Amino acid sequence: MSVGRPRASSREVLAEAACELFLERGFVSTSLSQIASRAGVSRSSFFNYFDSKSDILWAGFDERMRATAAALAAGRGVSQSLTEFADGFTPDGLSLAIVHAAPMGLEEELERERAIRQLRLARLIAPHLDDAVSDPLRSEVFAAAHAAAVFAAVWQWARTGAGTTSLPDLLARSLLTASEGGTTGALA
Amino acid sequence: MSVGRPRASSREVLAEAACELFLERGFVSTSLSQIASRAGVSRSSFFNYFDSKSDILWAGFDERMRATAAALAAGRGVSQSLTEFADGFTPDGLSLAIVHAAPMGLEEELERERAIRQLRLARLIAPHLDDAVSDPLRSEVFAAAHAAAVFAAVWQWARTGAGTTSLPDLLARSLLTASEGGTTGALA
DNA sequence: CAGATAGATGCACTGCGTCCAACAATACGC
DNA sequence: GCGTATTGTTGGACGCAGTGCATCTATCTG
Repeated sequence: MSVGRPRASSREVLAEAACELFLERGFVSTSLSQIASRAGVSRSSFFNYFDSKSDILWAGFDERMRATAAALAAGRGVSQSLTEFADGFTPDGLSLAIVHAAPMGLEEELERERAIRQLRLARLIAPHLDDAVSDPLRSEVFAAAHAAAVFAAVWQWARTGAGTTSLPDLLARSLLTASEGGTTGALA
Repeated sequence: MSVGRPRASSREVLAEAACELFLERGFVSTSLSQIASRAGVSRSSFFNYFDSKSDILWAGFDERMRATAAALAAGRGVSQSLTEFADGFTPDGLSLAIVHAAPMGLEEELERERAIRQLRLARLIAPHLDDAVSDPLRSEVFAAAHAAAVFAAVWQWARTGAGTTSLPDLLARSLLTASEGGTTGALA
């Protein structure tokens, strides 16, 4: 068995307490002390479970993204790695946050944290595109398109009810757009 | 003339003091008090010039982006508005920060703030793309590509020496990639 | 000179995130 | 059983960003 003192709580409990409070008082008006208190631990212990307040929502997502980074580094292709990203995706605190962003006062917060991760994903993708060496500018643009496709799919998937739609299908559709390009004339 | 007490300092003075300190001690280790102190004003007054620490670097950029938002809202086209964005771009604190990001300890900070603005720009662009209504997912991906093109161009422009290269040219090149698409097969 | 206006300053306050020293609960070897 | 290593918990202190406010100061205008 594991040695040492057992954990007094869990990420799930903390996250649930946090989401309740976000719905009641909004994200910004909810302090870490309140979250920890409702979950039955001290504020100090909160940081044994999450690195920051926003990590409550993104912990699961970040774990999947680390896996995707590993897949890319392992030499599996871009579309393959991104498809794997979507495959086991399960509705968690993040999808709940996306759906109830407004009543939770999460609009800004979600935007910020999404932006960071979307750019990070693009940076992960770029080196694994075909023309990465020949034209860095070009690969940067394409990588951004792919990353945006992933996030757009996740958002749509969350909003249309996490169980109804198939995330892999949505992602396949938006990835197609990303790799196919605007030959039909997307510019206004 | 303008009425009321005249300003004791200016954005330029504050920004210069801040950049000095960033080079000396790094971004995170520099406090607002230190910046204000070196510029000869109080910490409280700092907020009369900038809204936050990171705004020191982005104030000029943000102003241009507001202009771009207005151009888009006014019905000028996407490529037109983005070209205008690049046209009068002048090397300021941001380009200095991009070049000396590492010694300034700005890598993370720049990444974060860029990500936010890149996504914001994409959101501004998306509604003005041709297929915005017919296929929102598609326009979101394209908008992200265009926004990435802008930022990639600005970054490259800053790195290659702000005076040497022409930002409009760089932008034109990367925008071409964004609208042309990956018919040559960008996926690995 | 008497407002009116706009900025400067100091101060208190909240809240995040970090650090640390002391304490508590578990597993394991003996 | 008992000590010990390990792991987690807790409280407290700290620095700093950002906000709010009451007060003071410098300028312009009539």
